[in-house]
Amino acid sequence: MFGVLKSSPLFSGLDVLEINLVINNVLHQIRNFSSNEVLEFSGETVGKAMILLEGKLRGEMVDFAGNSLKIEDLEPPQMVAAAFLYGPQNFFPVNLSALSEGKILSFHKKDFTRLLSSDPRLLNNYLNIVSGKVQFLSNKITFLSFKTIREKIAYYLLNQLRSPGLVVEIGQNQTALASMFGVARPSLARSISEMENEKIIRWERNEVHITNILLLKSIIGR
Amino acid sequence: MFGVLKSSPLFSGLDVLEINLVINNVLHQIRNFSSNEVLEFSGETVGKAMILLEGKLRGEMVDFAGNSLKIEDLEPPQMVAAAFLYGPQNFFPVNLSALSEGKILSFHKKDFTRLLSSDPRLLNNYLNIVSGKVQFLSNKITFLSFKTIREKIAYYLLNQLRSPGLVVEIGQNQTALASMFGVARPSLARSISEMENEKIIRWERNEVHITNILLLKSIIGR
DNA sequence: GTCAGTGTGTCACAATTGTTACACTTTTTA
DNA sequence: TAAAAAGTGTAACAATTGTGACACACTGAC
Repeated sequence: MFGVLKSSPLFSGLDVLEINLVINNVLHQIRNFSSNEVLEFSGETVGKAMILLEGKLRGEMVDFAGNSLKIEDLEPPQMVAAAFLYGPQNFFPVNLSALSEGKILSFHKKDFTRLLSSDPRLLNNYLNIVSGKVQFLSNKITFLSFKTIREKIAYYLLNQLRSPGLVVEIGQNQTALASMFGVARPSLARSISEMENEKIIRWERNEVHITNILLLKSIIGR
Repeated sequence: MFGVLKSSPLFSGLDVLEINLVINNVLHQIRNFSSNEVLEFSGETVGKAMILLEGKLRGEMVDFAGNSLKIEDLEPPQMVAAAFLYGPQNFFPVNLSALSEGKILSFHKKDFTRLLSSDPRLLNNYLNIVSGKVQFLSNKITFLSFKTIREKIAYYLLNQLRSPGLVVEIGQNQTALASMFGVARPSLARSISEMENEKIIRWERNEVHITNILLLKSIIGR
């Protein structure tokens, strides 16, 4: 039943037996949902810790005019809105709907808190999840704080750079990179080709060779 | 000794007696620091939970060229790097230095985890702290995802708007707003005056009157 | 009341990026 | 292998924002 949880971030380090023991020790619910069902609306209070067991969910951020801004898909065995169960703004940041039928395991907040207290491994795992989100968002904001495309390229390359050598593997195409940078694709291509002309980098298919790392670093320096 | 902790987010809800009891029950250290001392370098592992008891600290984010990007000051009784004790990237995101002399209370990570397990209120408080950071950063990213100044103004005003009436109190001057938006002050002023010409808003000293909320909402809709 | 300091409105021009379009190459598919 | 699709380079032009400068209104100190 809970076999899938063995590979979940929350129950990492526990074997199936322990997971069953732990879960059956606290109140929990299993909710079935069907395809296209809307599970939660943005703004509703998050009162339960929820773990997706089966199926696919989609979170859509909506603006004031009801348009969808950002989309994030969720697959088992991830937690739903893990960082919105506690904190001063504990309500869903997105509309949550089902892309397929599936199942969710949930604990009421009180029971979940008890659960965390009861096993240091679970506590540690959950803290890792939430702290990891802070760290991810923190990196993202650092990235977004660079204004020009050149700066973003420079920061990205220097971050990807591993100690030996001056080559960065690019695992994405320019279209994906551009959307990750939040800029238009041709604008990215233009900046790249400018930096190539200035002999700072050499951009090949899947590799970028850094030919002048000092210049590259100086792009970020202010 | 630990009186200041009564008003700290972590020990909120506990009285001085309980705080003393709880702290003396686990291993802890008190570190004195002097003015201008550098306490931690960006990139070092965060191995201890640290709470500032006295004095003032400054966190400075540094880039690849060694320039300071962002500055954040810390005052008692806040936690230091609260969301960087756990998680996959548990190292300091900033250089931490002292603006004055002072004291820090710290617990080794293991002891701190035990501390959290031992009292549901502490656990709840810490989860509130870290989750609150996710929520704060999440809002910030939503905000940064709006590209034009018009969009930022619209989002800001609609967010500040409280149900009755169409007036938003602006507690800051345009210079502060502009830096919060990450744009140049004259650019902000220009966008404001454009929106005034289009009769969407009327910007007065400390108040903004929304004269056409539908148009304002449609600015965000994409 | 005068004065300095702060906050705001506005302008011309520069810099940067977005948009749209098209050509060309590389990869994938049939 | 041929055709289709995806990825990339590039161009002209539009849109948006930044920069630096200046004028003027408002506020509080003296």
